[in-house]
Amino acid sequence: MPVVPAKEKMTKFKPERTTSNSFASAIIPSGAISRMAIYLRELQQLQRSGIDTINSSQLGERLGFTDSQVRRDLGAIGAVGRRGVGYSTSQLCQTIRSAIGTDRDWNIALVGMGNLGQALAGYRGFETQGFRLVAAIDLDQAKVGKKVGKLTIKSIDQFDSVVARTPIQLAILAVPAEVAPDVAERLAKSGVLGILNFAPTNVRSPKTCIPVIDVDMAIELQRLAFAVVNQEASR
Amino acid sequence: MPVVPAKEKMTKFKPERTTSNSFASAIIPSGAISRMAIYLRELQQLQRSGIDTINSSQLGERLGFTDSQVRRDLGAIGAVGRRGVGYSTSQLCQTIRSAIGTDRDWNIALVGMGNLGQALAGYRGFETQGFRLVAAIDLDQAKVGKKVGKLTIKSIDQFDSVVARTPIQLAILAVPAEVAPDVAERLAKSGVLGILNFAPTNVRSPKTCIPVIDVDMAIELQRLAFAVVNQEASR
DNA sequence: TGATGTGAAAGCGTTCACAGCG
DNA sequence: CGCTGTGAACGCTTTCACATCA
Repeated sequence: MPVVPAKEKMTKFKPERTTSNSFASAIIPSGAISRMAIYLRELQQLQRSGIDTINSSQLGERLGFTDSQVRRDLGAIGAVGRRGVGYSTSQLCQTIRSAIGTDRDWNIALVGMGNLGQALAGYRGFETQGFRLVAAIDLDQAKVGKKVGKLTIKSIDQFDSVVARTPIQLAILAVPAEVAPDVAERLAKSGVLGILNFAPTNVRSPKTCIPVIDVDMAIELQRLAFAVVNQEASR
Repeated sequence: MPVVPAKEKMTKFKPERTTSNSFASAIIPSGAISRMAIYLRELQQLQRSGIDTINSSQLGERLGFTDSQVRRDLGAIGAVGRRGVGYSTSQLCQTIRSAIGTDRDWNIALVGMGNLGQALAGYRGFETQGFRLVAAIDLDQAKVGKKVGKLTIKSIDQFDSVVARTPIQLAILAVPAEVAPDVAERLAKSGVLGILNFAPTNVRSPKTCIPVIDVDMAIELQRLAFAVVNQEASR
């Protein structure tokens, strides 16, 4: 039997984007989100260099993506370019920010002030993307009260009162793996909406049903080792 | 760009691979590699708890994967389970390690001893996966000669002589974004086979054609922000 | 009996190729 | 003319469903 293309216009949801602040409940490929952040990083560099227009192949070439993929990604968030010209870098930055939700500020608590926590506290590059470190927490009473940058380390027991004063949407979890799931649950209970988890363990559970993004250095090294053994290109 | 169909294969796989245990060469889905590392982490925890057998649904449930996916992944690296029973945790650890290449040791140079570099130097969890920090490098002459743990910080100019003494396969790049591409190129020239890049910039170039895995905290936070706004579950 | 292992189907994301438009 | 925007093809990944076997 021949396949008859009973072609029907299968309309996918279009992002419905008029200006930079409209509501876009589009289905954005999850892999595209990471790329959005990469585009944004590159566009900001371009802006600093005074370049205010770029086309899909140039942008793709700089990052190792195809022009086609760049256009798809940008199209998915409703970015519009000028045919024959390209995209406006500043406009594109705006559109991407509003698509991934970083056109507003996010308050962050840093939980766990060991080596990694302290390094993260000193990390520039959060603020420039609209992330503000507003609290530093540790489980160890010995560390409570000490200063890290402008922040005074608080106990986890003080967390609720901290949240009462300053709303905190996100938490960076940098505590030992043994206690990470418990702490994560506690944070979720206190109203934290998402966790960036540096502990090398799974902190998801029915009790902690908020989004979690994991960053595990050992896992990344393992991916690298595999890529090396297999002579893979990456990204 | 799409005019000339000079079809070139972009960033894709190199299928042919032989595990050191069996003779079965398998094509491992790239996404599966990250999961392998996650399986491994969980299996090691299970082993420590004295559990020596696990089936695909139990393992999947702990990590948020379907049983079906677990079996496919494990099948791809030639792991064998016992029908009606499950997989041997210790055997599975072995098989995964040999599949991703961490059944042998990897020597690592840590390049950039700022906040993050120093935190990484103190990070436990590399060694347990067969990664050995054997050199600490910084660009700042003021830091050269200082000790970080058991390592003495060396200048980047001494890198070649360090490699001559101790072969170094991987580098962790934790230098400022401005200098990262140059340093990456230099490392590749010195024979480093792969780079774990913490600098928030693209270090890939025709001159640096070794595998690179990027870890950008700001990007991960942006992914998290997106997940929160879209009420997504993660992983 | 209870799990594995795996064809086949379904689902997604990427790339192709070109119409459309400034 | 050059580049965007996008159906359609393609190919990879996941899920389904069940034969298979200790």
